Amino acid sequence: MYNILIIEDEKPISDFINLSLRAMGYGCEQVYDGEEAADKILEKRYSLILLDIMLPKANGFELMEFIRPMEIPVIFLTAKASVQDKVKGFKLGADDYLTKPFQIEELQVRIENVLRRYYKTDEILTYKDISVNVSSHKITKGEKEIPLTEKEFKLLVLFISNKNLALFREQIYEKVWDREYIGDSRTVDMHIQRLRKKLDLYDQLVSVFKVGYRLEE
Amino acid sequence: MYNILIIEDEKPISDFINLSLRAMGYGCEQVYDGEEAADKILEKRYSLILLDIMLPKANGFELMEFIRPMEIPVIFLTAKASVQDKVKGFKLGADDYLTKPFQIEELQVRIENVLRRYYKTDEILTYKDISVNVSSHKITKGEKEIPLTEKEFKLLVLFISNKNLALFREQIYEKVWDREYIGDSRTVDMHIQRLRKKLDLYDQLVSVFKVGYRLEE
DNA sequence: CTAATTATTTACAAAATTGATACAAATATA
DNA sequence: TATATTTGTATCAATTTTGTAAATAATTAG
Repeated sequence: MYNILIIEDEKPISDFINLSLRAMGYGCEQVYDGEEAADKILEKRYSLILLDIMLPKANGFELMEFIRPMEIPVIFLTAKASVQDKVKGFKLGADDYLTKPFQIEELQVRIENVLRRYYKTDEILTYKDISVNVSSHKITKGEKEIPLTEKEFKLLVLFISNKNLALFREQIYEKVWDREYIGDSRTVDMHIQRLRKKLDLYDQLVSVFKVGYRLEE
Repeated sequence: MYNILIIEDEKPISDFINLSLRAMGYGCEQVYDGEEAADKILEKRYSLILLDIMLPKANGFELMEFIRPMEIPVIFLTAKASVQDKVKGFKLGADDYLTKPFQIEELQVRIENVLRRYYKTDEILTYKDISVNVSSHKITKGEKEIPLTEKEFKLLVLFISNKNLALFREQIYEKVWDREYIGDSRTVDMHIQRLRKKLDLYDQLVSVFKVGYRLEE
């Protein structure tokens, strides 16, 4: 999970960013001036810093010099739009630059880009010779790529993340279908079938009578 | 042992939850407003938080933001049932959501689910060379895995959890079959039989004349 | 010790669950 | 819009589990 530090003195803007990023699944913290920022950065390793240029007690450029040696990616956030500023920012090691006001979607895209560039973490789950690239939704068994449908994919991820656990149909349904399970439906069973068939998991993805299914190590 | 913090300003409800959860074996503490809650959370690491949305001195959503970085699972408890609220809750990191009024049984189920998801502790019971992995529903005796049916499984769990206690047929029936015992049926006996056979418990799982059965240490 | 009661064993049929197949509805894609 | 893909349901077969009945064995109380 990524942790983002928001350094921005205008509270409404900061709060707005905070909420939006949290909604996207990022962990966020907010600070409102340069000193607080420095403290926070020393105390914890952030994945990314969003940095406003105009700040009380140390401006963004100064802070940038402070951050740079730590090799944390930084996106500048500012009302200043001059080319000189941009150049200065990039020279100091900024990874991106966003001019206020901006659409939150744009910020999201930039964050994702920066994080991908920086961390290149394709989350990959594996089970025996099956590997699941969660980010790209690609599944391979051995060398071969096996296309899975959405539900099959979610099922597989669920089971691999819960190896050896007997999962109740109810749990499965609520996780994969994301809504309440109203007893007695064969839907889960059917999809288990299909998953077994596509990945030849007949002996591994076993039924637990009266309970549900389990993926065996 | 799990510790649950109940953040709920309506004392009767809070007390009721407290009593019920204690009866289920959880450790519980109660606070009645946001500030108290924050203090408690800072002071001690809870396993799970039950959080009412409408609170004096900081509402549940605010509190949620405070809790989230600590990665403590949260179940929202509220009279508010709007979809927006639910979405908001989940986005802020709630693990589940329960709308008042609710059955205590439902709360129990949700708590168990969340705790299992979060702590993924394989609950393992043992008796001599038999081990019962409750999470995966697997039973081994020595090195060998012994498949049990659901009723047998429940029976075994019941007896291991009540070693050396003579259990009345009635009790057994009501625990395992989850419905009222209407006198004189050989059903329990039959299943005891099958369990004995599968796990070779003839000398340990003994009959108590006129009463029921007991698993001896 | 013996009759009466209670538990165990065996056998079997009923009930419930899961697997397989086929198909229609819903959804996505060209 | 037409086409393909995905998804959910219905159906039936296969399997497993479960409950009961009847016969047998064991235990208890008198």
